[in-house]
Amino acid sequence: MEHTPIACSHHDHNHCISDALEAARQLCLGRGVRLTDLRLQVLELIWQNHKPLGAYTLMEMLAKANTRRVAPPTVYRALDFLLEQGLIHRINVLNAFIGCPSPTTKHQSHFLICRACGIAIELNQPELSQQIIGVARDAGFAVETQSLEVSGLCANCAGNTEHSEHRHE
Amino acid sequence: MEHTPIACSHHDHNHCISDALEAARQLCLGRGVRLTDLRLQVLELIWQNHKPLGAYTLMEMLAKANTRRVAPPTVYRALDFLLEQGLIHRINVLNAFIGCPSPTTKHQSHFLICRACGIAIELNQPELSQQIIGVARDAGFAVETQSLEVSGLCANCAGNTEHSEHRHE
DNA sequence: GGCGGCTATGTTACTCTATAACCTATCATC
DNA sequence: GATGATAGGTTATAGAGTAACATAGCCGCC
Repeated sequence: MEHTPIACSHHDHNHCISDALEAARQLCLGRGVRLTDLRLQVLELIWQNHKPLGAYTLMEMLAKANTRRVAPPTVYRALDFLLEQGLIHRINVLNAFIGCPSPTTKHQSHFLICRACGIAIELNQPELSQQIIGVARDAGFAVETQSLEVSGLCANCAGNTEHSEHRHE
Repeated sequence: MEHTPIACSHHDHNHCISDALEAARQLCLGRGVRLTDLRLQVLELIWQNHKPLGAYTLMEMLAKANTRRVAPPTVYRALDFLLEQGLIHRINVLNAFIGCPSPTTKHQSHFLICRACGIAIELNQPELSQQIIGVARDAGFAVETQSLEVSGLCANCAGNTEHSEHRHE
């Protein structure tokens, strides 16, 4: 267990999940939107995994967790809600979703994605956002959303380069 | 016409297509890889459009162009080849493909994508690439590929803001 | 309290995107 | 012209996402 990815290392995961869920509850309360059972459960599953999760994987997990068996539209609606509220991000390159650790502050979607262990590390780099906006403005382009998805090897997996490389030739 | 997006402004489109195709031929020749009829035709269709093009749209265009009717795997294999050679880029947020104007120089995939007219403008900002690599390194992350997809309004469409906004509200 | 409207979820069916697996044709070289 | 390698054809299916319509729960209000 010593090769746990950064974002997952040295933290009480249960605590981090319950924090995220509590923050979500407060945020929805404050905004007057309804964090229903289903939406909360989807958010919880996403946080439990701590890795980008596809909509269909999520469906299976829901089916296992309860006896509740949900169809695609149900999951996608929950995901849409969570996206709108900024509680999760979508990773386009993976067609997957991951929890946002700071849903209250408006920010862009910038991720480091490890091809070996699958973890997605969210960056918090306002200067980078600004630089991108600046580059766009030079081209006369008005930015609305940014999606930066950097693929490679995380610190842990890069540490085991030989093995990783062999596993993923 | 002064608000024409960079990538499309003031250029002889036929010339720009034939240039791209000729460059592709040379590049493949130099690398000893085969730019077959099919691959060339796919690349040509992509360049003719000058906007990100989905694989299935491409299939229809192929069916119309010739009597040749191809199945999905055929198109995807051609696209995979073109991607490997750096002749096209994939726009994840659109599930679509677009020609690369500078396939010979290794570079990352950075795009401005207009939600109104659908154009995708490729950025050429090595400093931005470097900054991203730096940020990643600070997190112990070894970058392999970058995908930056910025959505918003291009100069042209932003110029018609009132109309665009109404159309897309 | 029951009516009416609103929001959330359930259900069915379908579209779009992508790949697996296997088979055939073409090319390249000896 | 046999042989191996690469490219393309074919069938079927997996994976991702949405349209359209039905139902259920919630809220306010007269």
